[in-house]
Amino acid sequence: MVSDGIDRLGFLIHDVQRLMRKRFEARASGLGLSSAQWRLLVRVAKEAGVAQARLAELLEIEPISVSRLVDRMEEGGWIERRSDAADRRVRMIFPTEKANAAYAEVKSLAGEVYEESLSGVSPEDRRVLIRALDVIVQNLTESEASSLEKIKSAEGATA
Amino acid sequence: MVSDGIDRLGFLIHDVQRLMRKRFEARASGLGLSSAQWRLLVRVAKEAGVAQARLAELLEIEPISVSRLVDRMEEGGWIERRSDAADRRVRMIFPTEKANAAYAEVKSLAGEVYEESLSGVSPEDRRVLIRALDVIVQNLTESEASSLEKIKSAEGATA
DNA sequence: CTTGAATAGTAAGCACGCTTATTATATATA
DNA sequence: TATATATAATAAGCGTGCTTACTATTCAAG
Repeated sequence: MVSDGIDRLGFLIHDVQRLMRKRFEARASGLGLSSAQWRLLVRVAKEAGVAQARLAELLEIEPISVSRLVDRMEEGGWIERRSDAADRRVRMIFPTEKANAAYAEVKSLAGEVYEESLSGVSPEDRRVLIRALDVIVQNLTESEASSLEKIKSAEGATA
Repeated sequence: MVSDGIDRLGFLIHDVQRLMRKRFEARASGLGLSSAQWRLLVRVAKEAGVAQARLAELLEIEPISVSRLVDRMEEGGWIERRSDAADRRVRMIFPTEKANAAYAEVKSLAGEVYEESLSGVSPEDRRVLIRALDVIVQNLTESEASSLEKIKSAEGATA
C-alpha cells in the first residue's frame, strides 16, 4: 500500500487525457477538427438527425456545452441544424458531406494516436487497462446517480 | 483484435478524467479548491518558494496558465507571491497557513475519490492500470520531445 | 557601457467544460 | 379554455487549458 501509485491516479489520468488530446489535435489541426468536435461527430455520424438534448445525454455533457460546440461545428461546416416540424423546440443535427468524407480518415488518425500511446503495452495489459477504465466510469456514473438519490431521500429525513 | 476496446481509449480517458475531476470538486467545493489548484498546491507544498516558470515545468502546463491559476489561488488565500531579491523577474510561490492546514485533509479526500473510482478493481489490475498510464505518459511526452527535435533539426538544415 | 538575445511573467483572446437564468414551445391539469 | 409545469435551446459569465504578443529584467558579447 505504500507506493502502489494509486495516489497518483488523478494526476496520471489528467496527464494522459491532456497529452492524448494535444497529440490528436496536432494531427487533426489541418482538418480544423478538435477532439471535442470529433467526439460529437462520431455520435452524429451514427445517429443523423439526433436532437441536441439527446446529444448532450449521449456525450454526457450539458446541453449548453452542446449548443456552443454545435455553433462552432456549424460554422466549420461539419454539421447542419434542421428544425423538427413535429416539435419546433427541437434542432436536429445532421453531418455534412464534408464530415462524411473526413470520417474514416479522422478515425484512423485517432487509432494512430492510440497505438502510439500504447507502444510497449502488452495486449493483455491493454485489455486490463480498458476494463479498468470501464469499471471506473461505471463506478463514478453509478454513484453519481446514487448520490443524487441519497440527497433526495436525505432532504426529507434526518440527513 | 476486433473489439478489444482500444478504439474507445480516448473516449474512456476523457470520461474518466471528467468524472474524477467532477467528483473531486464536488467534495472539495466546501473548501473552494479546484482540482487544478490542488495539483498546483501539491507541488508548492513540496517546493515552497518555487518560481512560476519552474511550476509550469513541473505541472507541464504553459507559464501563462500558471500565472492565471496563481492569480486565483492568491485571491483565494492559498498561496503567496514573493519577489526574489536576486532576480527581480522571478515570483517565488509559497503556500499559506490556510493551505498547509488544508493539505492533509484534501489529500485524504482525493484518496477517497480514487478508492471509489477503483471499487471492484483487483490490486493486480490496479498495478497494471497505473503502469500502463505511466507508459502512456512516457510515450506521449517522449515523442513530443523527439518531434520538437525533428522540427529544430529541420529548421537548421543539417543540424 | 551598450547592444542584443534569453528568460520570467503577464495580457488578450480562443475552445470547451460548467452553473444559473431566459425564451420559446409543448403538454398536463384545473 | 386557461394556467401551470416541463422541455429544448440559448445567453451570460466563470475556470482552465491553449497560442501569440508584450514588458521587464538579466546576461552575454562587443
